Amino acid sequence: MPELPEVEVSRQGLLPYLSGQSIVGVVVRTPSLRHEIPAGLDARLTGLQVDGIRRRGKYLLIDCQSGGGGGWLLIHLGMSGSLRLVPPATPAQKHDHVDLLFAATVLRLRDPRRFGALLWHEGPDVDRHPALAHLGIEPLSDAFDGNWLYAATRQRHAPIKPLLMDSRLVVGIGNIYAAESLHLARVSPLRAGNRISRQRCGLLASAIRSTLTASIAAGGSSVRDYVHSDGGAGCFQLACAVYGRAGEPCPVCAGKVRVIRQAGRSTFYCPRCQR
DNA sequence: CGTTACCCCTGGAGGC
DNA sequence: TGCCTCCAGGGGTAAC
Repeated sequence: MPELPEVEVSRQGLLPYLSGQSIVGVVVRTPSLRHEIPAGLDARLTGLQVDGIRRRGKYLLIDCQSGGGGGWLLIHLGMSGSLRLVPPATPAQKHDHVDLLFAATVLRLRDPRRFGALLWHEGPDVDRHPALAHLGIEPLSDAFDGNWLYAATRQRHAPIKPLLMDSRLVVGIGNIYAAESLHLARVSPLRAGNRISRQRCGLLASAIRSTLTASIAAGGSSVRDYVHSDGGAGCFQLACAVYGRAGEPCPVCAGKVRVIRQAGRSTFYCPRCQR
């Protein structure tokens, strides 16, 4: 479920509750997520303080420098992960795999499909962690614009849609926002990367930026003590133009929205106005 | 090297 | 009601 906006909304929602708080314990009920959760987390994290929370792509990075022997907790929500803040001693339900215990609250990771991950990086330089080292540009950074996208796609023959979802190129754009951004920019998901003009790369880059930004704004307003990544934010609040709307009329041109398969994923688009 | 296929896992929807 | 198939917001790896 979570793409960049959902992770960013989670970050913003958690920050005021966890910043400056000390970890008093860790409970791992299910170590077998995408990557095995490292053993001995409880001993390693207890006593550390949360100094801040960053985001890199779809990874949430919890800064636990203070307290000696510090590092970073990396959380990825996969397809079905979500984070909640619950009162201490709240009984765990099915698929509640990890609790990070604080004095006044519990950060609880739930992930039915277990495609998510919880990793620990010793030391300050989290960007050198193997999971982050090869990630591409942040789509909300100043450096991400039409010129960047144009240069980055010149040698790429693959269709633009799977390229947008390639985190080694650009991070955070998942299946929903790839489809919605391409529709907003009126670029066909089938068009080869190197066959998009500089001007249309500009349109696409700003479409990506505005789609993500609008989704963050829509999700951010609803976050309090419940941080949800399971459809609360993003498309389900803003209503998608094409995603999940096969057969329905395109809101721009009234053409019929089509669904095709690209690199194993569903792609929704309007063949009439997306070229 | 770039690109695609397959796989990890559970649950919900829909057909029979 | 149950059983079956297909599908799902991600990404790591293997193979072409």
